[in-house]
Amino acid sequence: MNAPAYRRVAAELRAAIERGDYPEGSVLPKLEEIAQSYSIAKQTAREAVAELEQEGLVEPVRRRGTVVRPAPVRQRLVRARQVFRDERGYYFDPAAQPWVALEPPAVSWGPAPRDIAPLLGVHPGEEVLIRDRLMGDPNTRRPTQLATSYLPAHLARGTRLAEADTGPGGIYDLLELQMGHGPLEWFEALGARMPSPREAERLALPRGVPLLRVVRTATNPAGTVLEVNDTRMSGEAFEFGYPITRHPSAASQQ
Amino acid sequence: MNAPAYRRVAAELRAAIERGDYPEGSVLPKLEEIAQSYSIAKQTAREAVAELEQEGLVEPVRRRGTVVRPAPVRQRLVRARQVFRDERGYYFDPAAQPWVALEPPAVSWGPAPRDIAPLLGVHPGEEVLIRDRLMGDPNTRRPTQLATSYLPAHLARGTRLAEADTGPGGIYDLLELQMGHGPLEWFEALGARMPSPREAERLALPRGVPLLRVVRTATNPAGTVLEVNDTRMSGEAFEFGYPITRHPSAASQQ
DNA sequence: CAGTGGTCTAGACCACAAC
DNA sequence: TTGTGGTCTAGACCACTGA
Repeated sequence: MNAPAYRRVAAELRAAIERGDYPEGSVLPKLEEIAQSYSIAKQTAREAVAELEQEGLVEPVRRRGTVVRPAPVRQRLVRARQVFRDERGYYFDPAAQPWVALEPPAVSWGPAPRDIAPLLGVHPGEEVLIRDRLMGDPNTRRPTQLATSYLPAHLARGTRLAEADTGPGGIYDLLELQMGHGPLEWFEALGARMPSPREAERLALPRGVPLLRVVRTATNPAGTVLEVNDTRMSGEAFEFGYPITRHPSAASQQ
Repeated sequence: MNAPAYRRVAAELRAAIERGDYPEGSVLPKLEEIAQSYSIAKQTAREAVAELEQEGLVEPVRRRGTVVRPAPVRQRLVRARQVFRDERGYYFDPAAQPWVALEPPAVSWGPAPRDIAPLLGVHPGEEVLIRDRLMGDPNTRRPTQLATSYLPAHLARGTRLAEADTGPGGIYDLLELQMGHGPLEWFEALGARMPSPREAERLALPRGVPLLRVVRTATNPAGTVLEVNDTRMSGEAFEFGYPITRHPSAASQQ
């Protein structure tokens, strides 16, 4: 039951923050002061602060101190679980989102990631087409989402799917209208995981912020998976919201 | 551009794991060996390993070594976005889940958490009823979900809502059938965040595993929020899946 | 019960950004 | 410019657990 010193100190700091002793935006005592007041080494104080950092509670800023992070305000995304269409092609969010590609799509051939391969129906490490896009706010240029599409090589090799510009309608229109693989069907899975350092860097995520992740598979009518889209975004900036309707079994009991 | 030593070592170890040099379940070289082979201090080697631990890639086990964690296999939950009903009351997952309460519900009065209070329509820190349940597998007794309900004090004080046993149908039937607040309406928001140490301990989460979170609000017909339910589960053990249907605007283009 | 990771220290120097 | 967090070391001892 004897917690290590850095954990006890972390617990005290956490309690102080939650009590309001250190409001959002304020700074904790500096590491040396923490070390002195708890009679521990500076390194140990830093481990305590790192604990809070991992929880997303504080963010150390050089030359300034350990800043208490504001309570996250999450932008609510709507997944109507329907696919819509306009002149630009399919989209999956009924509230048309204003994000744009911050960079031209990075198109490359590479090994299928371990978690994507089984969905795509290929062996892990097998070469696939990778279309990587960084989406963000058109005004602030701040990145919001990392969207990566994976397509089997035998399907995409030598086609316009492997070009940077897939034209209006994107890969789904290519697959459906020009390659005869439609009508497409889609399935989405929503989950969370920690970012890799590269993902954290590209999305400018501080430590202690997980990814929210939507993995969408596009299938032809025979059930063959044609594409897997892996979209990652800050778990602190976004959430998915939806109303609940009543099934007939749950008719009002009034 | 000069990354610190622990990051460079972490990157090399990560690459080695992804290359397959250390398969799932195998152990990395021990800290002293890592330290020697990269000519760094043991503490620095440990920081490198901690980096991988935060990503959920490895889990240090005493006396054994740093074990490479298996790729997560996520149990897919279905949220039909409909509420169903059987003789036991309302439930929100059409695939009736086999989880049971591992402990009697912990019912207490306490301050409304900062992120719950605005949803509940009370001031942060204002006293509310807190009903805390730990759900888990009935056979293995392993915890799977942490479900906490918050109810405004003025609503719950002195009622059966504040008792451990709310009877068949639970609080929703009490609110609807006996207290006349129905018919209830619900809204869910799905998100992710890092666990607190207490949450991590109760769900037996290793570091580097975020929470998947469903926050459900129950509202009366006037729009007053009667209850907020905050359900947290391992982001590594669960995901939410759903098929996509076509909106009329997206009629098949074949 | 021994060997692994876990914790802790004192001290040094680095590097970045706010002042 | 300089003060803050960031990194790193050498060494010591602890504590848990699986061989």
